Amino acid sequence: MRILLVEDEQQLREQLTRTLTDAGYAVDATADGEDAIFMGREYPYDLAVIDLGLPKVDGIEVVKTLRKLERDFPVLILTARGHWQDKVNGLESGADDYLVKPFHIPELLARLNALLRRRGGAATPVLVRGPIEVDTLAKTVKVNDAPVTLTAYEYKVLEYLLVNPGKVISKTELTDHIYDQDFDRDSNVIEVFVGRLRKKLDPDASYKPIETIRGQGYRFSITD
Amino acid sequence: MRILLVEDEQQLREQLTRTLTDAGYAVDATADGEDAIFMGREYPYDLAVIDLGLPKVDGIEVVKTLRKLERDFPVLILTARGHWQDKVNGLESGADDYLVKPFHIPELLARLNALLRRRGGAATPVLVRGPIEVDTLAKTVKVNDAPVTLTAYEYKVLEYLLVNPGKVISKTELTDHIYDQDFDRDSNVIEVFVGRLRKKLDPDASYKPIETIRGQGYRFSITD
DNA sequence: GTGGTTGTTCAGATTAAGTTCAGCGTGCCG
DNA sequence: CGGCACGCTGAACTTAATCTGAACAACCAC
Repeated sequence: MRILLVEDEQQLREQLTRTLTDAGYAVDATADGEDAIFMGREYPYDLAVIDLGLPKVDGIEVVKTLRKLERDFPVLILTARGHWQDKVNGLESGADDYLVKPFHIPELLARLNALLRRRGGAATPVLVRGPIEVDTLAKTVKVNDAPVTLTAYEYKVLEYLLVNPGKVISKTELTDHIYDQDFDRDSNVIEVFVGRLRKKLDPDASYKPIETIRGQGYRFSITD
Repeated sequence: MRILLVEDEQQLREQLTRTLTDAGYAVDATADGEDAIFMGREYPYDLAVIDLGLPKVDGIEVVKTLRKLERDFPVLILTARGHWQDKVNGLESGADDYLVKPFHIPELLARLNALLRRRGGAATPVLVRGPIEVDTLAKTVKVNDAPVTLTAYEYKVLEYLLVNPGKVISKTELTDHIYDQDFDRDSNVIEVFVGRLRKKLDPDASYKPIETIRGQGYRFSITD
């Protein structure tokens, strides 16, 4: 899951970047509203966290512009204490949730999770697809109730496929959502991860959870 | 264990800070209700001690606000003798226990311990996890019934992991709960302590009580 | 002060994870 | 039936996280 973070206070920005990265997200951070619009237009984010109190371009403008561009990822806005008016404007201009500064980091994480879950159509943080069960909070995976250990990136690939079951996901889409900006095109990492995933999820190739659609990408099959 | 202390009388505040620090807690103290709300929102406390007779924002308000923010650490309120009405209001607004001023320090400590224990799901002050046994009152540790001497910080790390068995605890979470505010990020103290703990708890690496989950943190295994 | 203990930092070793690469297999098209 | 492009896979390689031993610093007790 890839997140756009727009926050002008350097310290908070860095702290949030660290926390979100720790939490397993790919993060692109910027202090500037114009950058934010550019990036939101250019890259396929799964979510954005936007501070309303930006210096040049107002945060509200950023949200509005993104919405006009039909970027429909969820947006969470941050407002300063006392500026509750902003929050109303923010929600009206297309944000999905807000948080008043100062806030408690775990609370932010909880809300992000809620937004991401809601979008994926899942009410619970646990995705179950056939014998495969993914706890998106604990980031653990079970197959036929037996726990399976995945590395960080193996997990990210699986989660993304699982959130879009039955849909064909191109390798490009996967890298876009799993890595942040600078990533070497023409690498076959994804192929390698998918290979390793298949081996771990389905050692004797009986169930074949991940199909290959030649020339297009991968698809997680929804045989329930 | 990290405690938020809110008390306006300077002398008492300082004395309590000292006592609680001595008792092995990380303490953040403030005299001011607004600060208290800010801090309670910002940092992950394990418990709060709040005097109801504060000058600006009333202690009750602090408790209420924290509860509204879903901060669910236990709260112990301090009330002046004669103001028993306060105590009732306090408990109603979400406090867990109260103490009438003046009080004896040991009694405060006893109640804090009781609250912390209750929350950790332990009825007794002794945590037993496999061959490891921790007396949270005496702050002593035994492995296979043989006493083991830990330093203060080694103990804190162990206790925190032990209160959350099976859960992955990031290094950040550990430092947050073990140190008070200003702590140097990018230090490897935690790694050092975990290393020393492992050596003391399991010298010949047979039992491996503390697993490391690369990129995420540590986990105390629950193999009973 | 002196000596010992505890907490912290540092640098190098170690290990796991991520990435690249090269060779092989397979489906697709003529 | 080739030839080609694409995808797969095992192994080698690179990078990054964690571990560890030792040195240093702060603190406390005597």
